[in-house]
Amino acid sequence: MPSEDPLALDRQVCFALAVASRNVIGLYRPALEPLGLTHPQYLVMLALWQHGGLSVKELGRLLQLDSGTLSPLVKRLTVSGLVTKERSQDDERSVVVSLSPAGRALRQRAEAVPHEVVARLGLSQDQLITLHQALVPVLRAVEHATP
Amino acid sequence: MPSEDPLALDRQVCFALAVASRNVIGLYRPALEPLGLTHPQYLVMLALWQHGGLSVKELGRLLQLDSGTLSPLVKRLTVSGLVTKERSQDDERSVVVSLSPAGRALRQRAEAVPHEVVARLGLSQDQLITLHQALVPVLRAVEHATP
DNA sequence: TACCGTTCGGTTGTACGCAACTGAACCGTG
DNA sequence: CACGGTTCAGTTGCGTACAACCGAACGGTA
Repeated sequence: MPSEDPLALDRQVCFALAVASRNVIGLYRPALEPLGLTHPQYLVMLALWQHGGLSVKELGRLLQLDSGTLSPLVKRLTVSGLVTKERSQDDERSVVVSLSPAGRALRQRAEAVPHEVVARLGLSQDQLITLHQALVPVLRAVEHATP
Repeated sequence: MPSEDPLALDRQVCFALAVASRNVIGLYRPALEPLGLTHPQYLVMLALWQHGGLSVKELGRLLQLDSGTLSPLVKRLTVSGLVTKERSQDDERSVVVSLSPAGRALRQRAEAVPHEVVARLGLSQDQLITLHQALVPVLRAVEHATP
Protein backbone atom coordinates (compact mmCIF):
# COMPACT_ATOMS: atom_id res chain seq x y z
CA MET A 1 0.00 0.00 0.00
CA PRO A 2 1.27 3.50 -0.75
CA SER A 3 2.59 5.63 2.08
CA GLU A 4 1.11 8.98 3.15
CA ASP A 5 3.88 10.81 1.33
CA PRO A 6 2.30 12.61 -1.66
CA LEU A 7 5.71 12.51 -3.38
CA ALA A 8 6.18 8.75 -2.89
CA LEU A 9 7.38 7.16 -6.10
CA ASP A 10 4.66 4.55 -6.22
CA ARG A 11 2.05 7.29 -6.07
CA GLN A 12 3.26 9.03 -9.20
CA VAL A 13 1.18 8.02 -12.18
CA CYS A 14 3.83 9.61 -14.39
CA PHE A 15 6.37 7.19 -12.99
CA ALA A 16 4.21 4.12 -13.62
CA LEU A 17 3.48 5.46 -17.09
CA ALA A 18 7.12 6.09 -17.91
CA VAL A 19 8.35 2.73 -16.62
CA ALA A 20 5.54 0.82 -18.33
CA SER A 21 6.20 2.58 -21.61
CA ARG A 22 9.96 2.03 -21.46
CA ASN A 23 9.66 -1.61 -20.49
CA VAL A 24 6.96 -2.48 -23.00
CA ILE A 25 9.01 -0.84 -25.74
CA GLY A 26 11.89 -2.95 -24.46
CA LEU A 27 9.81 -6.06 -25.16
CA TYR A 28 9.54 -4.98 -28.78
CA ARG A 29 13.30 -4.82 -29.15
CA PRO A 30 13.98 -8.54 -29.62
CA ALA A 31 10.93 -8.83 -31.88
CA LEU A 32 11.93 -5.87 -34.05
CA GLU A 33 15.67 -6.43 -34.13
CA PRO A 34 15.41 -9.19 -36.79
CA LEU A 35 13.48 -6.71 -38.94
CA GLY A 36 16.17 -4.10 -38.49
CA LEU A 37 13.74 -1.66 -36.88
CA THR A 38 13.66 0.32 -33.67
CA HIS A 39 10.30 0.92 -32.01
CA PRO A 40 9.87 4.49 -33.30
CA GLN A 41 10.87 3.31 -36.77
CA TYR A 42 8.29 0.53 -36.45
CA LEU A 43 5.63 3.11 -35.65
CA VAL A 44 6.57 5.09 -38.76
CA MET A 45 6.31 1.92 -40.83
CA LEU A 46 2.90 1.16 -39.29
CA ALA A 47 1.72 4.62 -40.32
CA LEU A 48 3.03 4.14 -43.85
CA TRP A 49 1.58 0.63 -44.20
CA GLN A 50 -1.76 1.98 -43.11
CA HIS A 51 -1.87 5.25 -45.03
CA GLY A 52 0.61 4.92 -47.86
CA GLY A 53 2.80 7.93 -48.65
CA LEU A 54 2.80 10.60 -45.97
CA SER A 55 4.50 13.94 -45.62
CA VAL A 56 6.82 14.48 -42.69
CA LYS A 57 4.23 16.84 -41.28
CA GLU A 58 1.48 14.22 -41.47
CA LEU A 59 3.77 11.63 -39.89
CA GLY A 60 4.42 14.11 -37.12
CA ARG A 61 0.73 14.65 -36.54
CA LEU A 62 -0.04 10.93 -36.50
CA LEU A 63 2.88 9.94 -34.26
CA GLN A 64 3.00 13.14 -32.21
CA LEU A 65 6.60 13.76 -33.14
CA ASP A 66 8.32 16.85 -34.51
CA SER A 67 10.66 17.25 -37.45
CA GLY A 68 13.68 17.24 -35.16
CA THR A 69 12.93 13.61 -34.36
CA LEU A 70 11.45 12.51 -37.66
CA SER A 71 14.03 13.94 -40.05
CA PRO A 72 16.96 11.79 -38.89
CA LEU A 73 14.67 8.81 -38.26
CA VAL A 74 13.30 8.86 -41.79
CA LYS A 75 16.83 9.35 -43.07
CA ARG A 76 17.85 6.09 -41.34
CA LEU A 77 14.85 4.30 -42.86
CA THR A 78 15.98 5.63 -46.23
CA VAL A 79 19.49 4.30 -45.67
CA SER A 80 17.94 0.95 -44.71
CA GLY A 81 16.16 0.99 -48.05
CA LEU A 82 12.66 0.76 -46.57
CA VAL A 83 11.34 4.16 -47.65
CA THR A 84 11.99 6.83 -50.24
CA LYS A 85 11.71 10.60 -49.97
CA GLU A 86 10.69 13.10 -52.60
CA ARG A 87 9.56 16.67 -52.53
CA SER A 88 5.87 17.15 -53.15
CA GLN A 89 4.89 18.31 -56.64
CA ASP A 90 2.32 20.88 -55.57
CA ASP A 91 4.24 22.16 -52.53
CA GLU A 92 7.99 22.16 -52.74
CA ARG A 93 8.28 22.66 -48.98
CA SER A 94 6.67 19.31 -48.27
CA VAL A 95 8.56 16.00 -48.40
CA VAL A 96 6.54 12.84 -49.05
CA VAL A 97 7.82 9.64 -47.46
CA SER A 98 6.82 6.54 -49.43
CA LEU A 99 7.38 2.80 -49.05
CA SER A 100 9.99 1.13 -51.18
CA PRO A 101 9.31 -2.44 -52.41
CA ALA A 102 11.47 -3.68 -49.51
CA GLY A 103 9.44 -1.56 -47.10
CA ARG A 104 6.18 -2.91 -48.47
CA ALA A 105 7.53 -6.46 -48.28
CA LEU A 106 8.55 -6.04 -44.65
CA ARG A 107 4.93 -5.74 -43.64
CA GLN A 108 4.35 -9.46 -43.82
CA ARG A 109 7.10 -10.21 -41.32
CA ALA A 110 5.88 -7.38 -39.09
CA GLU A 111 2.45 -8.90 -38.77
CA ALA A 112 3.78 -11.44 -36.28
CA VAL A 113 5.24 -8.76 -34.02
CA PRO A 114 2.16 -7.74 -31.98
CA HIS A 115 1.26 -11.32 -31.14
CA GLU A 116 4.85 -12.10 -30.22
CA VAL A 117 5.07 -9.12 -27.87
CA VAL A 118 1.71 -9.82 -26.24
CA ALA A 119 2.78 -13.41 -25.66
CA ARG A 120 6.04 -12.25 -24.14
CA LEU A 121 4.22 -9.74 -21.96
CA GLY A 122 1.80 -12.35 -20.69
CA LEU A 123 -1.21 -10.05 -20.24
CA SER A 124 -4.75 -11.13 -20.99
CA GLN A 125 -6.74 -9.54 -23.78
CA ASP A 126 -8.98 -8.05 -21.12
CA GLN A 127 -6.08 -6.39 -19.34
CA LEU A 128 -4.81 -4.95 -22.61
CA ILE A 129 -8.22 -3.55 -23.49
CA THR A 130 -8.57 -2.08 -20.01
CA LEU A 131 -5.19 -0.40 -20.36
CA HIS A 132 -5.98 0.92 -23.81
CA GLN A 133 -9.27 2.36 -22.60
CA ALA A 134 -7.58 3.95 -19.60
CA LEU A 135 -5.11 5.63 -21.95
CA VAL A 136 -7.75 7.13 -24.25
CA PRO A 137 -8.77 9.94 -21.84
CA VAL A 138 -5.09 10.72 -21.27
CA LEU A 139 -4.43 11.10 -24.97
CA ARG A 140 -7.52 13.26 -25.31
CA ALA A 141 -6.60 15.31 -22.23
CA VAL A 142 -3.06 16.02 -23.37
CA GLU A 143 -4.37 17.44 -26.64
CA HIS A 144 -6.42 20.02 -24.80
CA ALA A 145 -3.98 20.61 -21.95
CA THR A 146 -2.85 24.17 -21.33
CA PRO A 147 0.55 24.40 -23.00
CA MET B 1 -13.77 2.85 -34.56
CA PRO B 2 -10.59 0.92 -35.34
CA SER B 3 -10.24 -0.68 -38.74
CA GLU B 4 -9.87 -4.41 -39.39
CA ASP B 5 -6.13 -3.97 -39.91
CA PRO B 6 -4.31 -5.65 -37.00
CA LEU B 7 -1.35 -3.34 -37.63
CA ALA B 8 -3.45 -0.17 -37.52
CA LEU B 9 -1.79 2.48 -35.40
CA ASP B 10 -4.78 3.06 -33.17
CA ARG B 11 -4.85 -0.62 -32.30
CA GLN B 12 -1.34 -0.70 -30.92
CA VAL B 13 -1.39 -0.42 -27.16
CA CYS B 14 2.34 0.24 -27.28
CA PHE B 15 1.67 3.32 -29.38
CA ALA B 16 -0.94 4.71 -27.00
CA LEU B 17 1.39 3.96 -24.12
CA ALA B 18 4.36 5.64 -25.75
CA VAL B 19 2.44 8.76 -26.79
CA ALA B 20 0.73 9.08 -23.41
CA SER B 21 4.03 8.71 -21.58
CA ARG B 22 5.82 11.22 -23.80
CA ASN B 23 3.05 13.78 -23.62
CA VAL B 24 2.47 13.49 -19.88
CA ILE B 25 6.20 13.89 -19.29
CA GLY B 26 5.95 16.92 -21.54
CA LEU B 27 3.41 18.41 -19.13
CA TYR B 28 5.99 18.12 -16.36
CA ARG B 29 8.50 20.18 -18.30
CA PRO B 30 7.11 23.65 -17.53
CA ALA B 31 6.49 22.61 -13.92
CA LEU B 32 10.01 21.25 -13.42
CA GLU B 33 11.94 23.81 -15.43
CA PRO B 34 11.81 26.42 -12.62
CA LEU B 35 13.31 23.79 -10.31
CA GLY B 36 16.09 23.10 -12.79
CA LEU B 37 15.08 19.45 -13.14
CA THR B 38 14.26 17.16 -16.05
CA HIS B 39 11.64 14.46 -15.50
CA PRO B 40 14.13 11.60 -14.97
CA GLN B 41 16.10 13.82 -12.60
CA TYR B 42 12.84 14.55 -10.76
CA LEU B 43 12.25 10.82 -10.36
CA VAL B 44 15.73 10.38 -8.89
CA MET B 45 15.03 13.21 -6.45
CA LEU B 46 11.69 11.60 -5.50
CA ALA B 47 13.53 8.37 -4.72
CA LEU B 48 16.10 10.20 -2.61
CA TRP B 49 13.50 12.29 -0.75
CA GLN B 50 11.63 9.11 0.05
CA HIS B 51 14.52 6.80 0.94
CA GLY B 52 17.46 9.02 1.77
CA GLY B 53 20.89 7.96 0.50
CA LEU B 54 20.79 5.28 -2.19
CA SER B 55 23.45 3.48 -4.15
CA VAL B 56 23.40 3.74 -7.92
CA LYS B 57 22.36 0.10 -8.01
CA GLU B 58 19.39 0.74 -5.69
CA LEU B 59 18.38 3.78 -7.74
CA GLY B 60 18.53 1.59 -10.81
CA ARG B 61 16.30 -1.01 -9.23
CA LEU B 62 13.75 1.55 -8.04
CA LEU B 63 13.63 3.52 -11.29
CA GLN B 64 14.29 0.61 -13.66
CA LEU B 65 17.31 2.32 -15.17
CA ASP B 66 20.83 1.06 -15.74
CA SER B 67 24.16 2.63 -14.90
CA GLY B 68 24.61 3.88 -18.44
CA THR B 69 21.67 6.20 -17.86
CA LEU B 70 22.12 6.93 -14.17
CA SER B 71 25.82 7.71 -14.12
CA PRO B 72 25.67 10.84 -16.27
CA LEU B 73 22.29 11.81 -14.80
CA VAL B 74 23.57 11.71 -11.23
CA LYS B 75 26.67 13.57 -12.38
CA ARG B 76 24.43 16.40 -13.63
CA LEU B 77 22.58 16.47 -10.31
CA THR B 78 25.96 16.71 -8.60
CA VAL B 79 26.97 19.62 -10.80
CA SER B 80 23.63 21.27 -9.95
CA GLY B 81 24.56 20.93 -6.28
CA LEU B 82 21.50 18.85 -5.37
CA VAL B 83 23.24 15.58 -4.47
CA THR B 84 26.62 14.30 -3.37
CA LYS B 85 28.40 11.05 -4.23
CA GLU B 86 30.74 8.98 -2.10
CA ARG B 87 32.02 5.45 -2.27
CA SER B 88 30.48 3.14 0.29
CA GLN B 89 32.60 2.33 3.35
CA ASP B 90 31.88 -1.38 3.46
CA ASP B 91 31.93 -1.94 -0.32
CA GLU B 92 34.26 0.19 -2.34
CA ARG B 93 32.49 -0.80 -5.56
CA SER B 94 29.28 0.87 -4.47
CA VAL B 95 28.62 4.61 -4.76
CA VAL B 96 26.07 6.17 -2.41
CA VAL B 97 24.10 9.16 -3.71
CA SER B 98 22.93 11.50 -0.94
CA LEU B 99 20.97 14.73 -0.77
CA SER B 100 22.82 17.98 -0.25
CA PRO B 101 21.15 20.71 1.84
CA ALA B 102 20.04 22.33 -1.44
CA GLY B 103 18.60 19.00 -2.60
CA ARG B 104 16.73 18.57 0.66
CA ALA B 105 15.44 22.13 0.46
CA LEU B 106 14.14 21.63 -3.07
CA ARG B 107 11.57 19.15 -1.81
CA GLN B 108 9.26 21.86 -0.55
CA ARG B 109 9.02 23.49 -3.98
CA ALA B 110 8.55 20.09 -5.62
CA GLU B 111 5.50 19.34 -3.54
CA ALA B 112 3.42 21.62 -5.74
CA VAL B 113 4.44 19.82 -8.94
CA PRO B 114 2.00 16.87 -8.94
CA HIS B 115 -1.01 19.07 -8.34
CA GLU B 116 0.12 21.52 -10.99
CA VAL B 117 0.52 18.76 -13.58
CA VAL B 118 -2.80 17.11 -12.73
CA ALA B 119 -4.50 20.46 -13.07
CA ARG B 120 -2.85 21.06 -16.42
CA LEU B 121 -3.79 17.57 -17.58
CA GLY B 122 -7.40 18.03 -16.60
CA LEU B 123 -8.16 14.44 -15.70
CA SER B 124 -10.41 13.47 -12.83
CA GLN B 125 -9.06 11.66 -9.79
CA ASP B 126 -11.07 8.66 -10.88
CA GLN B 127 -9.49 8.58 -14.33
CA LEU B 128 -6.04 8.81 -12.80
CA ILE B 129 -6.72 5.96 -10.40
CA THR B 130 -8.14 3.86 -13.23
CA LEU B 131 -5.03 4.47 -15.28
CA HIS B 132 -2.74 3.68 -12.39
CA GLN B 133 -4.56 0.44 -11.70
CA ALA B 134 -4.44 -0.52 -15.38
CA LEU B 135 -0.67 0.01 -15.33
CA VAL B 136 -0.03 -2.19 -12.29
CA PRO B 137 -0.47 -5.51 -14.15
CA VAL B 138 1.78 -4.20 -16.93
CA LEU B 139 4.55 -3.38 -14.50
CA ARG B 140 4.15 -6.76 -12.87
CA ALA B 141 4.04 -8.55 -16.23
CA VAL B 142 7.17 -6.89 -17.55
CA GLU B 143 9.11 -8.09 -14.54
CA HIS B 144 8.26 -11.69 -15.29
CA ALA B 145 8.36 -11.38 -19.06
CA THR B 146 10.64 -13.73 -20.95
CA PRO B 147 13.75 -11.68 -21.67
C1' DT C 1 47.09 -16.83 0.09
C1' DA C 2 46.46 -16.92 -4.99
C1' DC C 3 42.95 -17.46 -8.33
C1' DC C 4 38.48 -17.02 -10.73
C1' DG C 5 33.99 -15.72 -11.45
C1' DT C 6 30.76 -12.02 -10.08
C1' DT C 7 29.27 -7.41 -8.95
C1' DC C 8 29.46 -2.49 -9.34
C1' DG C 9 29.91 2.00 -11.47
C1' DG C 10 31.54 4.17 -15.44
C1' DT C 11 32.46 4.99 -20.56
C1' DT C 12 31.41 4.61 -25.50
C1' DG C 13 28.38 4.46 -29.38
C1' DT C 14 23.77 4.68 -31.35
C1' DA C 15 19.08 6.27 -31.42
C1' DC C 16 15.38 8.88 -29.82
C1' DG C 17 12.84 13.36 -28.13
C1' DC C 18 12.55 18.11 -27.91
C1' DA C 19 13.78 23.20 -27.88
C1' DA C 20 15.65 26.56 -30.76
C1' DC C 21 17.02 28.01 -34.94
C1' DT C 22 17.74 28.16 -40.22
C1' DG C 23 16.55 28.58 -45.04
C1' DA C 24 13.54 27.64 -48.79
C1' DA C 25 8.87 27.79 -50.42
C1' DC C 26 4.33 29.51 -50.01
C1' DC C 27 0.64 33.06 -49.59
C1' DG C 28 -1.88 37.13 -48.80
C1' DT C 29 -1.87 42.06 -49.25
C1' DG C 30 -0.60 46.36 -51.10
C1' DC D 1 5.13 42.50 -59.00
C1' DA D 2 7.11 43.30 -54.24
C1' DC D 3 7.16 42.13 -49.51
C1' DG D 4 6.19 40.49 -44.87
C1' DG D 5 4.45 36.74 -42.32
C1' DT D 6 3.75 31.72 -42.22
C1' DT D 7 4.70 26.90 -43.13
C1' DC D 8 7.72 23.13 -43.80
C1' DA D 9 11.83 20.15 -43.36
C1' DG D 10 16.20 20.07 -41.68
C1' DT D 11 20.17 21.03 -38.29
C1' DT D 12 22.26 21.74 -33.71
C1' DG D 13 22.63 20.99 -28.89
C1' DC D 14 21.33 18.67 -24.78
C1' DG D 15 19.46 14.98 -22.04
C1' DT D 16 17.91 10.58 -21.72
C1' DA D 17 17.81 5.13 -22.79
C1' DC D 18 20.24 1.11 -23.66
C1' DA D 19 23.71 -2.35 -25.47
C1' DA D 20 28.38 -3.49 -25.07
C1' DC D 21 32.36 -3.18 -22.87
C1' DC D 22 35.94 -1.94 -19.12
C1' DG D 23 38.47 -1.92 -14.66
C1' DA D 24 38.28 -2.05 -9.79
C1' DA D 25 36.55 -4.44 -5.87
C1' DC D 26 34.52 -8.37 -3.79
C1' DG D 27 33.99 -13.35 -2.41
C1' DG D 28 34.37 -18.18 -2.49
C1' DT D 29 37.52 -22.03 -3.31
C1' DA D 30 41.68 -24.61 -3.90
